Amino acid sequence: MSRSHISVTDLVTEENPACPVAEVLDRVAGKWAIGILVAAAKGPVRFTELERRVEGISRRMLTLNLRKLEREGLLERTVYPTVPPKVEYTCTPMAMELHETLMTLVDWAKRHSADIARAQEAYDAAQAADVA
Amino acid sequence: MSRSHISVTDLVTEENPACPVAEVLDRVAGKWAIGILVAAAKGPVRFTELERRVEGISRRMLTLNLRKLEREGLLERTVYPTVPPKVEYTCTPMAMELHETLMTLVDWAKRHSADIARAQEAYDAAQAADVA
DNA sequence: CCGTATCCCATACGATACTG
DNA sequence: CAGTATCGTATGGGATACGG
Repeated sequence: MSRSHISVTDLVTEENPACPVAEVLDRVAGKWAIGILVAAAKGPVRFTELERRVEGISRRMLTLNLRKLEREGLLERTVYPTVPPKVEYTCTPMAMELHETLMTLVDWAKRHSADIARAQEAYDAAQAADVA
Repeated sequence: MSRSHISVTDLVTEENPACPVAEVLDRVAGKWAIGILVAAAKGPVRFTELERRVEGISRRMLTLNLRKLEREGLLERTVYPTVPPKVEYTCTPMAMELHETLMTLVDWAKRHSADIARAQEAYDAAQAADVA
């Protein structure tokens, strides 16, 4: 995430060369961001509940990603000073704007996961044939 | 990309526990994939042209990502055995289905990049205040 | 023109253990 | 409950040089 390079969107923003849109996309494009955002879209969610919903994520990675998303203004973190502590995460309106797009992405992945698996097999088979 | 964990979509596919949708999303979610796909959506593109359009990408990373996307069945690679060699990359129909969603994502990033920058500043300022 | 090969660093990530 | 700390590995990615 160094500031020294721009990646995606100079394609789209040719009038503004230093536009940081690429960085923004890089964030959403992390391994866990989409899962967390989708899991938090239905309403306030507690830390442990997120840990359950985003399957496979470690406690550490969940924390790091939550902090990052909060810093970007995509999640709001609310601490209730009770014992035991209670912390809730909520999508901001900005993040909610993204929700439909994210779901479309997930839906596309679902529809094509079999195609992709077949494509990979075919590709690998072709490679193996070239070696021989 | 180990096969041992599932991440995103158990949220969505609770009837199919071993669904590899998460992996698929992980691919699209890489640092360069979106940029490459968008750049290739307008028609057949040559290697060098991609190198120019996806600003900041190294030759190595472009090659690796092109191979990955080809293997997944998102790009088709056509070699013309001329001298000098000519290679064209084209989005498959499956990838084209994704194009609108990708553009929506890019558009969202453009609309909110300033908001995000401000959110980050505010967050950092709050952190600094907590230390003091 | 379209790559590959090598080296090396930064960071993402997981596992485990500890705490207010 | 909701984290933090520390450690170790794996992968991503840049720089450079070379090749068909």
